[in-house]
Amino acid sequence: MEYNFREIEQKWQKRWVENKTYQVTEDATKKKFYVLNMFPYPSGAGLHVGHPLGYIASDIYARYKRLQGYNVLNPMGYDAYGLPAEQYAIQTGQHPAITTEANINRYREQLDKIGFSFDWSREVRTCEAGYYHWTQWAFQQMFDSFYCNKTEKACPISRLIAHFEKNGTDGLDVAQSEELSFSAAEWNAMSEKEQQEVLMNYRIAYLGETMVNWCPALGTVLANDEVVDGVSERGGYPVVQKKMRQWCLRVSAYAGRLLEGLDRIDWTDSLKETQRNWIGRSEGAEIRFKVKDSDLEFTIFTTRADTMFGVTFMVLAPESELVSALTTPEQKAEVEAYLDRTKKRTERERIADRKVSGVFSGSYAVNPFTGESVPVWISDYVLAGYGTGAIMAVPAHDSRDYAFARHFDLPIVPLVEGCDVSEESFDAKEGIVCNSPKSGVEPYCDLTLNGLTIKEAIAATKKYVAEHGLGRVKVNYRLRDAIFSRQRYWGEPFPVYYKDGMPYMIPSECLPLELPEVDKFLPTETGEPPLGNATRWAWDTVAKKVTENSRIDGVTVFPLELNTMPGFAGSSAYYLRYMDPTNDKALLSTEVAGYWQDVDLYVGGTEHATGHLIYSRFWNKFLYDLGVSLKDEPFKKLVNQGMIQGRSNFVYRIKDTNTFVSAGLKDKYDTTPIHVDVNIVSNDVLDVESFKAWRPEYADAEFILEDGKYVCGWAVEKMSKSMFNVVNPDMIVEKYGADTLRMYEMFLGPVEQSKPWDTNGIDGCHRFLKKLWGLFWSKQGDLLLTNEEPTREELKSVHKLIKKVTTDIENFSYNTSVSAFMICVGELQGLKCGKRAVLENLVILLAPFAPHVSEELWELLGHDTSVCDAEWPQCNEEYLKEDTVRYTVSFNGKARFTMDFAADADRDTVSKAVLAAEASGKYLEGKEPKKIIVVPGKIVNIVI
RNA sequence: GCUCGAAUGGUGGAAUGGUAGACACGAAGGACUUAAAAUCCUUUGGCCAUUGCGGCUGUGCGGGUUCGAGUCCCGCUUCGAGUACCA
Repeated sequence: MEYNFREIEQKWQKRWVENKTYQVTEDATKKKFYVLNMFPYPSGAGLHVGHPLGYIASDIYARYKRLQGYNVLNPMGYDAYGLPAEQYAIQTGQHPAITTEANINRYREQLDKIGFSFDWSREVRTCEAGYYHWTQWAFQQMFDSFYCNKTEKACPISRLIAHFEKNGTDGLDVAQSEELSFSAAEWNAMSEKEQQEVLMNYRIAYLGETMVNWCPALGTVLANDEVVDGVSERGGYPVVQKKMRQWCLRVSAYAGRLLEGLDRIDWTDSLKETQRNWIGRSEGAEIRFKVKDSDLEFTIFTTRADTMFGVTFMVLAPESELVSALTTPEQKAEVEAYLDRTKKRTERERIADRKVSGVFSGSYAVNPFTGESVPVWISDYVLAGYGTGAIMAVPAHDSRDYAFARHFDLPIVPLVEGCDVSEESFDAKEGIVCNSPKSGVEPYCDLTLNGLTIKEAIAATKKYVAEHGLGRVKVNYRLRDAIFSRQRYWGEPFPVYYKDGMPYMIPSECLPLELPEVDKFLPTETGEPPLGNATRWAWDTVAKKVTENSRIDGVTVFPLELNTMPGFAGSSAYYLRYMDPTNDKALLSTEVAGYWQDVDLYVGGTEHATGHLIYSRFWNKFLYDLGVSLKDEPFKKLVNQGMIQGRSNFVYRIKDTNTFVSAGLKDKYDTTPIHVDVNIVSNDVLDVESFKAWRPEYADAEFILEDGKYVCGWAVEKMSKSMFNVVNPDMIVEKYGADTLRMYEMFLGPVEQSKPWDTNGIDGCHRFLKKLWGLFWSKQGDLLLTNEEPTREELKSVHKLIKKVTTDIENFSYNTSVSAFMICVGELQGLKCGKRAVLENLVILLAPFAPHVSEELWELLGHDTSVCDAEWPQCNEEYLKEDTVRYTVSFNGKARFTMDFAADADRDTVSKAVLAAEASGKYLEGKEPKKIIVVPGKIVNIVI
């Protein structure tokens, strides 16, 4: 009986659909388990063999948990908004919705062939109105909320208004863009517009005038995580800094909670570390400096308060508002010329050419600790967006200040005993403080740091600053607010209209606000985003619906927002929507949220560490504050699957000829390596005829062979079309079957590790499945199954497997599980074991890995239910007992060496053997043992 | 620069501090076959021995702890990932 995987896989895939095998409902009698994959963006290229890796790994876990009796939620959907579909639309006029739909269908077809246990009845697509309804809703909630630092949660904006009406800004401790100060009377006297403007300063979703990463080629702004090395992540176009009015999310308000939450989740240390760096908490102090001969003062942030005595100049960021205030008339021309120069530079140029540059403002600041006046400079090495946009420069102990001081010949005052600052600064936070204050100089304040360690000095200075009203202790975060506007068509429209220049939310009962049709997907001629091309894009506040732009009157009909939301908007809460995907009353119902709670296992790539995984944690925390999400952290455990790289093959053409030389002989000639399609190469041997047919120019190619074969070279590269190394999962399924593909993807190596795809090894997994199939059949094609009692050897083999596979799945060590299956089947083959009691266990264990063949075998074993409803077998240690027992011999409880004894050896035998061993004198160093204790539990302890 | 991770045969990779290289691929030899495919058997880290047992060496480099180190500690080298004027 042959292993006909095509027939088997089709049969079971059909049956799973018919029987709705993988549909789940909220079943209160069962414990829940939520497995989640990062949902894909359906690109036009379709899936390659690397994409399903994580899906297979999570599918195995989902199926395993189900066999253990859990009610498993394992959904799938599509992150359907995105730039490629829009770019394609611009080029071809094809509506992105059509492209996206076609790509989704292709993805689905490919995914279905691999045999996942997804509950497709819960599919979500971020571009569907029923879905983005709740993206828009969440945005409106953020608009109507502020963040209270005291209670550490989001609160309704109405509470803030009530506070202003009663107390003004008095006693306010909230997250804000800038610190405002007004009385209740002042607030109450403001016009509606003025009040709205003030509230913008506090809203969690707010319209802010911010420096943004503007990408002219894409015609849109980008978030920090979408800019890599000063160019756009997608397309690699240059990015410049530009001030624009944009929607922002006050992610920074949650910085502390985002940081602290990391300690409570089971993610890899490296990923948590990446997020910690991105959040970038730093403890320091804000210290006020007065401007000499002026009433002005300004605040700087420093983590090195101990270096106050070594400040020799101050530096302002060019974008800082202080620049114009502190520039003296004499310096004005020079400063303006400098600002002009820096503005023109793109982010990329600033990174590429890190030359020291700057200009003197003409003003001096007074050091509150020494009374000295130090010059105030302006330089682009200070960033406007971090801290206060101004620093105190301590060239002796900061390398950037050092470079600046050297370049402009400013003084350098060392503050650590014995440090040498003649060549470079001493940045380390260690050593003993000196020169604070300088000896022989009349002290200006009563603080002395000399003799303290740096750490002590930092603490002492902070205390002093706080007590003397010179500033305050402050924690700063590197994490910035997320810019939430994109000048694109293919994204969620904002449910916002503009009245008198201020944004207002359309009533939540009118959601979703659907994306309008446009005839062009490019920005308008006046430079407005693509939605500016829509003719029906105005809001009628009376009829409460979208209407023609021509009806805008500014009284009851208003223009709608032209920006759309960024990619991360739709992907930030999709895991919640899977719980209750068709609910049109709420994002999800409280009952459903109460059942599924949070994601138990999340599988996806590390590339989302500082994007999606920060944003969705933020988004979830906000929804948690609202009581919608019931868990503060959305993803309990996260596993990062590695990337599958391509394994490219090369042929070597002798220069200026059409002759190709085999890899082993190429060094004898002057050759050019050329990528060759990996699909016409097998075990690095080129199929010469297919190669000739591949490209017209190779039709009459000639070959220099070795041993009658043309051997190709190879290299590991990114899997991409241009390298001709893309392997399509459909082809593998066609040739070997989905079960072989699944087994092999897992066998390739640890899930977390990146590794190259190499189709060469797949035969091993395919052979294994054939062998397994062969266990059930005689040579004549008869079913071999018997109900005989299994032997001890057979039981041992399968119980070893139970133990191994169970622990391996728990540890995501699937590659060693596959090995264990191979060993077990090999052993059973040797034993010619066709016993039901043994094979049933084997089939259940295999079901998560190779579900189709397991179903078929389960049926052969005489079951009329799905193997998915079976019960995960328990390992019985009794069967695993070895013939020998290893004893650990220890002296005074300290383990020393091990000895093997027959399993039935008695204590006397063991004691004698141990004594004999020590008699060699090696271990006891001459001392006599007082007694030897042989205890069950395999420890022999010798007390001296 | 900082942070994190990795380094084991021709290849992918196994090894709670206890026989390094499981399992698989590839390779070599053999069986079956007119032949091929498929299947099965043997060998396969290196060096030496192979008329026998076997012997030596070996997990990037240098030290250390330990009866015992691929594994733990210290110092390097190389590679990968993240981040980068974050005061």
